Amino acid sequence: MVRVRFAPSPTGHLHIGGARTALFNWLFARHHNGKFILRIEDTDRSRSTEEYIESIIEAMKWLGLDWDEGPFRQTERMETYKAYAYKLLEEGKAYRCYCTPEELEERRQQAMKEGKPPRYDRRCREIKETLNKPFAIRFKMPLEGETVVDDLVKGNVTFKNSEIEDLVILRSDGTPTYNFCVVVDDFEMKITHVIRGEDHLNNTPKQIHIYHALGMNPPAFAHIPMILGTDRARLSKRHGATSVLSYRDEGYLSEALVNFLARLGWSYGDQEIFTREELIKYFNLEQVGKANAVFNAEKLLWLNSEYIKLMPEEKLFELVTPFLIKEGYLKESETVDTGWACRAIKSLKERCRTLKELAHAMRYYLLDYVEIEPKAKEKYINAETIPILREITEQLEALEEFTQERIEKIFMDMVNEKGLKLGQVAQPVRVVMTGSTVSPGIYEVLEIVGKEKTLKRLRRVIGAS
RNA sequence: GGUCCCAUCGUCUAGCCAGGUCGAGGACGUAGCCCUCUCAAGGCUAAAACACGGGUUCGAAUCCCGUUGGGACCGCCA
Repeated sequence: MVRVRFAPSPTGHLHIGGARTALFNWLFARHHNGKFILRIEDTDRSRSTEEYIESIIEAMKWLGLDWDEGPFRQTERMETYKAYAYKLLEEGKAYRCYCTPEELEERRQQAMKEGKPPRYDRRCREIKETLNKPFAIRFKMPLEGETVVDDLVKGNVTFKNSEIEDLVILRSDGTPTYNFCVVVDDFEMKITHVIRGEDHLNNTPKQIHIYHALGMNPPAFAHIPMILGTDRARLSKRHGATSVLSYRDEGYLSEALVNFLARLGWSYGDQEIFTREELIKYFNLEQVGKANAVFNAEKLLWLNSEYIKLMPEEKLFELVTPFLIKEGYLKESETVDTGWACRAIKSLKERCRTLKELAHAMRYYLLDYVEIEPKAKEKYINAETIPILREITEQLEALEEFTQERIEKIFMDMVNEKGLKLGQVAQPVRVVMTGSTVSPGIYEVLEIVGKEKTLKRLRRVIGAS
């Protein structure tokens, strides 16, 4: 039985990199009919917050990454780690270190200055007696030999044991450190595959030794490449929006984000668009690449637009409503006819890349009047076009059946009678109706806006001139 | 600085493990054309890459070595 976990630390919102790690784990679990466990690594009490835990959970839910066990919290398991740490101490596999953090920091700076590796010098390792001073517990790494990490993505990676430092496993305040907790937790939670970012690859030999010292078998490891920003540095806040929830708030669909994230570092031939079922069916570690990937925001936007095109109008209406309210195009108490809203959305969906864009475009269907862009106004609403607009207004006023077909006939008749080009009529009307020179087909727009609002807007323009 | 990882179009990538079918395929983006009431969508076309140098081999994007370049880690953070 495959058991994997996603173990974020609640020191920030769930970001793009973390989300992809979570997704790969989730996909791997679902593909193998295994279990996906959520574990909150909150041993850093000073930086972890409840707010971030909630935010991470919200993001996971939004992405549809459901977990089978947890969320477990390391802070609830402090006594367990402590017991294991003291077990190692008693067995002579770890030792008390009386160096203070200040001293260590000083030595580290000194070493850096001298160009030496800034590693702990193991000075407390040989102290036999127990001193009456505050201490941290350090793990005794083997001094010689090699450790091989058999990584499912990277292959065999070999480390010299002499390069691995005696890491602190229990702080002087009695709290355990990350590298120790993961080992204990992954063992106790019976994790079979640890799939995590490549930034943890260098930690792996340390963890392997801890497993062995504790008499445990290490799980399989898979280190997936990093996600980089456009400047090729690891993706961070500097690169703009990196939190998953900010993509939700910007009008991205979770399906699109999931699809995008899946293709960052993993591929299935030439296929770009996958349903969630396909992702589960095809996902494997063999097809995960080794090279880091740059986050390509343009491609995400394209994928999002593809998903918007594929999504039924009813569903889009449901998703776009909060944006409509937020933008003030719709009052919270206001109800709109769903059939009508769907027609409106259908006319716009292939022109919008995000829900936010869709909401914005819908303003000219919902509002009574729209603001007209100055440039468009100057070009299309002037002495030349006013007579045309007046004429079309009269024609439309007389129209009983306010449908696309009838509206089109009015436009065409007028164009034919006056020897005009369609654009000479359509563009001014478009500008009056939508405030811009860009919109869906003008007959469709008029029908959806409806006779009443159409005439209102036209009259205001021709009257004002 | 040390250790570790990585290297195909600007970007995501297929191909690499089992060398020949690769004069390197797809996608995003870019440019042009078609369609057209505008903008999209759609269709067609184009420019665009095997980092470099050595081997091995009849033959290398694919295997080996080196160089260069990029990334990560080196905490009583996770």
